[in-house]
Amino acid sequence: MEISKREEEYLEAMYILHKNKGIIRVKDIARRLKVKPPSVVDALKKLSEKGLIQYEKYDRILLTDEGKEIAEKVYSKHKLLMNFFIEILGIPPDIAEEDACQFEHHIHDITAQRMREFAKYIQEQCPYVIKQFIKEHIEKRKSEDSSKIEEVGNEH
Amino acid sequence: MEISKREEEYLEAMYILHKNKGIIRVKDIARRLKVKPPSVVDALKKLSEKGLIQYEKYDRILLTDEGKEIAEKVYSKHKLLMNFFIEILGIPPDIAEEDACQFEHHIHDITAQRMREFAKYIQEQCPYVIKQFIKEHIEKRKSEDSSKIEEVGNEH
DNA sequence: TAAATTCTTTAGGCTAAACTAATTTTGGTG
DNA sequence: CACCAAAATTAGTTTAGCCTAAAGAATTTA
Repeated sequence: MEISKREEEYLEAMYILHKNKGIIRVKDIARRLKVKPPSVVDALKKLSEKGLIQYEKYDRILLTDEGKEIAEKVYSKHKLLMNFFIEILGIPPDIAEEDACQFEHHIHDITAQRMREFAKYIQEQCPYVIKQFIKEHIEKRKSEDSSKIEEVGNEH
Repeated sequence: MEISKREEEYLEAMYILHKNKGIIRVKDIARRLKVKPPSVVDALKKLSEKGLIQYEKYDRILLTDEGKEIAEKVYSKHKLLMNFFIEILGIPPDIAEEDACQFEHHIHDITAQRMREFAKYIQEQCPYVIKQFIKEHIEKRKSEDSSKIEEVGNEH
């Protein structure tokens, strides 16, 4: 069964909503993905047909095990990319977030895994060099910025 | 004027064809992007309307200055990503190529620039650590592999 | 140079993913 | 418990990007 990038995004959004507030609502998915509610409903129907979510109209929305598995895979790539961009490259969190949101759907497992290993390796082998690199490239960075890595944009 | 990711890919393909063989043909664009010729013609018309290429039917195809500028921007990101994936992370060239082809259209300029700086910095500050990381993660890598960074897939 | 082959283009159609406007359902409140 | 506002859904369009089949142009070759 084919699953598009966009469908992955819907699944990820639902996964995060479920994790954050327990309940998944059309309105909230729409806000996250910056689309209108009718577009969400279309997507829900397709995902439901594919067995990735459990959905009856006007009823609560839930990810199936299969849907959850896909969402988790995407989401773990998201977190790893955020970590790499912020802790290794020193990219501002809002930029990192946008890049991560795109890359997570395209990146090969090998590349993702290697980035994870690289971050670990380099931080163990030469933490000072990394620290220095970050320092040289970050003008102003608030102390709580790095907390953004775990956070998942509770929408404003 | 809005320019889509896909349009960027068309421009980049044409730029590379022009660079490699001087002449840009529908058939070759189609092969590069893995689409059929009619799809290419559709794209050419749109790009022409946007002033990014010079195109009259059955006539030669050329990038305009504006089109070339966009293509070069994308292509330079492609090369930088290839370098990063291969030389820093030790990703196999064929995988690196696929990831680069996706990322090049999404990555922020800041992130791209930072990756470039990071690669330079780390290779100067602790080349041995990088070498060691690569060594530990590469099983079999043919000696000519790294030449792939400059090459641009003269299609098989 | 005429025929054959290859390349390009047109015509017509399909799908994914989005939108607006209008309708239906739900859930909270007086 | 009836009403109302908010949320969800349906219906009907639009657009980008792709396709196949068929026609038209250009190039190669006998």
